Amino acid sequence: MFKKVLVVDDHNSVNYGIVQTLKKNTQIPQIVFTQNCDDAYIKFQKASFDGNPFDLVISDLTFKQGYREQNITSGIELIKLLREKQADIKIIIYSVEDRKTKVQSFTDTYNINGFISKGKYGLKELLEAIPSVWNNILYTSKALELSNQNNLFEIDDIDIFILEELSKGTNQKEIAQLFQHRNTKSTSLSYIEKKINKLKVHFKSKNTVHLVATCKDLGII
Amino acid sequence: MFKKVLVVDDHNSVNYGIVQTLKKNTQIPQIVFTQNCDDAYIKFQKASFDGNPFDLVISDLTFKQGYREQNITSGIELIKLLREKQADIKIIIYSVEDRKTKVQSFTDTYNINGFISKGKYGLKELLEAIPSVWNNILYTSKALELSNQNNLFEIDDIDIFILEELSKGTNQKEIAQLFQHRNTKSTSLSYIEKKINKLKVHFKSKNTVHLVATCKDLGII
DNA sequence: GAGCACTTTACGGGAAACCGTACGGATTTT
DNA sequence: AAAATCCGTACGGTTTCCCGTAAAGTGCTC
Repeated sequence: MFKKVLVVDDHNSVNYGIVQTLKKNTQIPQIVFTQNCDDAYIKFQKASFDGNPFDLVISDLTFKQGYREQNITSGIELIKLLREKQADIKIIIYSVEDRKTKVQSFTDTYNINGFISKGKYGLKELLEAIPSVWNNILYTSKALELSNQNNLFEIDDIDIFILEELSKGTNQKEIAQLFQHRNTKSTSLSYIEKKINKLKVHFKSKNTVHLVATCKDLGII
Repeated sequence: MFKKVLVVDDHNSVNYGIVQTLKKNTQIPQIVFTQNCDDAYIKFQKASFDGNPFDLVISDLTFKQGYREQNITSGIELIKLLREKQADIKIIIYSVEDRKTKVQSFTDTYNINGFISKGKYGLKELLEAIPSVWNNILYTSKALELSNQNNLFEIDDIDIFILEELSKGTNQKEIAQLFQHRNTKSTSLSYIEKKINKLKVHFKSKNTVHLVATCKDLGII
């Protein structure tokens, strides 16, 4: 079984959740985690240099820019680098991404060994993924199997902005006004409503409170 | 200045925030953090044993029960132990507690060196507290100075339950019904409304979304 | 430029949240 | 014992949210 795993996710509660799940449910003796790609790469390099390399990496795809400028800003860049340096390392992506085609393209292009969609069953699936990946069997989230092909939903900057404003207590009317002052293309209340509604459908939220709580858990805001 | 600090908080984003703030804004060379009191005590003991003890501890007061049973379940117990073992260690409490009398009693009884109320300016105040504590001057949050004596507000189990239900998307009417099925004393919709309203006043929230987001940030849920 | 698909805006009705007030019962104060 | 306070409940009015429908605007094809 795996001996040394590196967990990379900038959202700490996610990171924590993964590490605790691994500690509790697997025998992997060395679990290292970090919040940014640069540090992940440094830890990876050092481990190789010391003759005790990682044999598994679990990483998110998107990372919010933190206090310091980072050289490696996305999970994809990190994964590319790791593959170059150590071709046989196993890589599991743990991300909110759930568009079948995108995931397909990732796993094909970068030779990913597992792809898990963050969410309610993410940690449960992670535990299923580990032995599968160990046995060289590609693991992909059940959530992906279910999602239909033409689910082209993508969370854009406007969605993030709206979610952040909501979490600050701004109401829909006020958000619309914010957009008007900023000369955004679409500024109507209806538009905001629709955007929020799409997010609620996507995250299977009952209402706005639930939506914002979910997005906080997922590390989107 | 301090050479070695231990940060203890079970909520990871809080933990992360403190560590990053210290790294960025202070010269403290060794920053260690942990999510539970038992581990904190082990780390503390080991550091003493190795002849490289901590000279500052920053800790929360309340810890949620995690996967494993913990021997030390509250910050107060931890602090008592630390004081016994190493009388001169500096201790800063970083908590949501903001009742003047409670804080007074803590600082007096356990010889606390700093008390910071979590919230908007918590990290800013932490940076002010460090040099103050280093110079043996008790630091207490500005927030505490302002809060009136008769602020007897305490977050109880019912508050936590309501907040957790809200974050799961349960609406006020449904929460009232949950209470009715559970034979709780107070089960009316009005009661739920009033509870939520008190929480909103206390956390200075504009609406329920804001309240839940704030409580998630503070690690209450 | 007619037809079509998609996006944005407008509107209206019902549900939930929000907010003030009020009333009865229990407890505390005087 | 009367008065004051606190607590749970009830209720009504306003605002915001929620959701469906429809109209106007935009871009594309033929």
